[in-house]
Amino acid sequence: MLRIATWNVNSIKARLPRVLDWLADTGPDVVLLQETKSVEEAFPALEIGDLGYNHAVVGQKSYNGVAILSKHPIEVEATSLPGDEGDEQARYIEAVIDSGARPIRVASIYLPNGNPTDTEKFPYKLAWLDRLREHAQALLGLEEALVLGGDYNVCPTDADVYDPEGWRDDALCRPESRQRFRALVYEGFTDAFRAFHPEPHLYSFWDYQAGRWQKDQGLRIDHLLLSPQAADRLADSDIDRGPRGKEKPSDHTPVWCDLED
DNA sequence: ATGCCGGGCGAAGCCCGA
Repeated sequence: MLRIATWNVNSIKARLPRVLDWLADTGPDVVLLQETKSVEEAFPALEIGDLGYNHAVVGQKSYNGVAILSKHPIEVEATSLPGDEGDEQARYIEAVIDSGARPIRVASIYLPNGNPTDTEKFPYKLAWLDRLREHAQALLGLEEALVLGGDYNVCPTDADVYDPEGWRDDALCRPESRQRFRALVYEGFTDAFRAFHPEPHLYSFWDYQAGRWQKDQGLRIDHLLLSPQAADRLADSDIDRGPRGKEKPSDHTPVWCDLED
């Protein structure tokens, strides 16, 4: 079995004890990290290596940042999302994991938030979603096992947010965002978590403010999208709420899926 | 209506996130 997890850690430096504990306790084979907020030189490679993980990083000072951790060798295939040479934000890394007989392609994705929606941030998000769909379409053409995982900053339906009315005009819930996410999924992906959990109001993010975690008022915005070749191997998937309840947590918690070998 | 909380940066208070 191959376990692949995605986790927006909100700073790898601030979260390092939580991340190391979680890796040691749960031991996923591949981890897709977002919002590392660290340049590559400052990435805690030694501590993570001591737990048996290789790593590949796309870093940026202060903001964004994505990484892939893997117990198996990592062959980096892309360090930015194709389609906009001028986009210098560290939001995408793609690699092939050599996990024995059947390699798997993964990407760690940190999609732009898009708020406030009356600024250039919103069209940037929508364009990024369009670029992701274009690239994903090309990747599907490879007919490989592929997992596009990360913080999509898209809450796909009203069942994925505690207060749909209150969030109606937010960039995470706006119809323009949801339409593009649907178009991406409809290219042929499986939402791994939803394949096992049809029930509403299960979340991967809870705001630090206003006691959202204590009241379980969150959003499901972290997703693992599987190509048909990966979905054929899908054995299980869930949200691991454990890290969100610990000391000094990230505001996101890990989402994982298990693929048969 | 805005801030709530929390991280980065850098050494106070602003920017940013979702």
